[in-house]
This record gives sequence, C-alpha cells and structure tokens, in this order.
Amino acid sequence: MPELPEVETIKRELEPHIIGKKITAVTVYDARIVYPLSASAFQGRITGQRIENLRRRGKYLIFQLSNSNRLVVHLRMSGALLLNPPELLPHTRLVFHFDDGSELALTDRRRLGIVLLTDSEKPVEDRLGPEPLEPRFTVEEFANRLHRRRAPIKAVLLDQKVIAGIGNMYADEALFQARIHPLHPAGDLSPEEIQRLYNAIREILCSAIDYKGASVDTYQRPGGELGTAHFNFNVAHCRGEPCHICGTPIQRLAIRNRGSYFCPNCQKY
DNA sequence: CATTGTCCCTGGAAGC
DNA sequence: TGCTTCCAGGGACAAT
Repeated sequence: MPELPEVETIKRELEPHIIGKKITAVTVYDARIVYPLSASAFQGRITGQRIENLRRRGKYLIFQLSNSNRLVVHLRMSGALLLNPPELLPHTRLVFHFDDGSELALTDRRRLGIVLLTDSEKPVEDRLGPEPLEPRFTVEEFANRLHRRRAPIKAVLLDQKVIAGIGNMYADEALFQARIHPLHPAGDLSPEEIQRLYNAIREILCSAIDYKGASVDTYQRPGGELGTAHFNFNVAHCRGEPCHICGTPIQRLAIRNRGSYFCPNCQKY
C-alpha cells in the first residue's frame, strides 16, 4: 500500500525512464479510472504530449505534460506503475505507450486508485498539508498543527491536511518509536513527546525510502522489484508477535476503522 | 472548523 | 468441498 516512501521510490525509479518521452498512445482498459473524463477525452488530452517532469506531493505522483496539463496519479491501496511489463497483467487499467517503444502500465487490483488531468496545482494542494521531510517542516510547525486537536494522535497523523504522505503503516511505526499510545489526544502531547514523534516520523520515512518502500500487500517498484522496509517493522501488521523491545505481544486496535498496531507496554496511554 | 462514520473496491482468509 | 462473511485501508463525502 503506497505511502510516502513507496511513492517516492516509484518517482525516483520511474523518472530516468520517462522524462522527455512522448506519449504516442494510451490504452484504456478500464474507463472508470479516468472518470469523470471519458476514455476518448482522456486519450485526446494525453496523446502527443511529452513528459517534462515528474514529482511527488504527499502520496500523489504528478506528471507534468508539455501542454501544461498535469497527470495526477494516486495509487491508493493496490495501485502500481510498471515499466515494460512482459505481458498484459491482471487488473491493468491503463497503458501509456511512448515514442521509443517503451510502455508504462497502471495496474490496480482494488480499483481505488485515481487518475486526474488538471492544469492547476489546486486539486492536489487543497488536500494536503506540509511535506514532512522538507526543511521548512519544523517541530514548531508540527506542534502548531497538533495544538488543540482532541482526536487520537493516530487519526491526526493520517489526516493528509495535517501532514502529507503518512499512512497507516508508518503512523504505527512512528508512534511506536516515539513510545506514544495511538489513542493519545493529539493536543495533549507534551513538548518532549511532540519532539520524539517529529524525529520518529522523519527517521522512519527516510529509512523506508532507503529500503525502497515496504512490500506489504501488492506494492511493487516500477521494475517489478519489491521493497524491504517492512522487514524493519516493529508493530505494523505484527498482531500477537512479541515486541522487539520488551516481548509484550503487539495489540491491534481499530481507530477510525483502521487497524492500529502498538505495544501496550512501550506505548502507555 | 473539528470530528466521526460510511462507502467505495477486490480477493484472500476465516468461518461454517 | 463450497459457500458466506470478514477484513485490508486511503480518502471523498455527509452528518453532527
């Protein structure tokens, strides 16, 4: 399930293979993914355009096209972007064909992914808070964003308007590293706890990028390789396993219908 | 505005 | 063995 480190990995590995290439055709296998555009309208606005730039914002990938359109892709749970797949893979929704004969396929088993064409930054920027790895995201900025929030810190970390890019897995890992209970009200955290959580978020995201993301569920890199960040997970999806620090079984709790995994001994309320 | 619940979607696992 | 139900979760959206 692609979160910030997975999307960043995809961006980095895709970039050298697609920048400057011209899209000669797009095959639409599932028109629902380009809704509200029709398949032909989508094809009309994409075909013949060159990919000038690729960037990540939160969990979004943004392909800058030469006609000043932006192709925005959100992979949600099960989306993947694969370069030159050897065959037509199951759940293929779109295939981009380039002028050098190469191809980029978008597959999405659960079909929750989003593809959007826009000429503005607004649809993405309106939904997102700051990038946690940018220097301008300071601990003071983080503290301000948690101030007076009564919701559980786990729910607040998943709010993309508070911080962009953190998903369920890395929220659990950051809270474990910072030794904070996922239900702790966000606005009640002490300055020390906020500092620990701030450090943990940055360390965990950076480390996961170094490991090319976590291959939980269907995540694959553009060449089909897997990431290895999940081998370092302490709590995410580790229900019942002994905590690496104290041996207490990892517990699962539902917060906002999201599975939250934590060590009840290391992360006291 | 902050918060919370529901829905979307599919396929693997679990339960019967 | 084969059926049904549950579960995974990002985020849009509606309700409060």
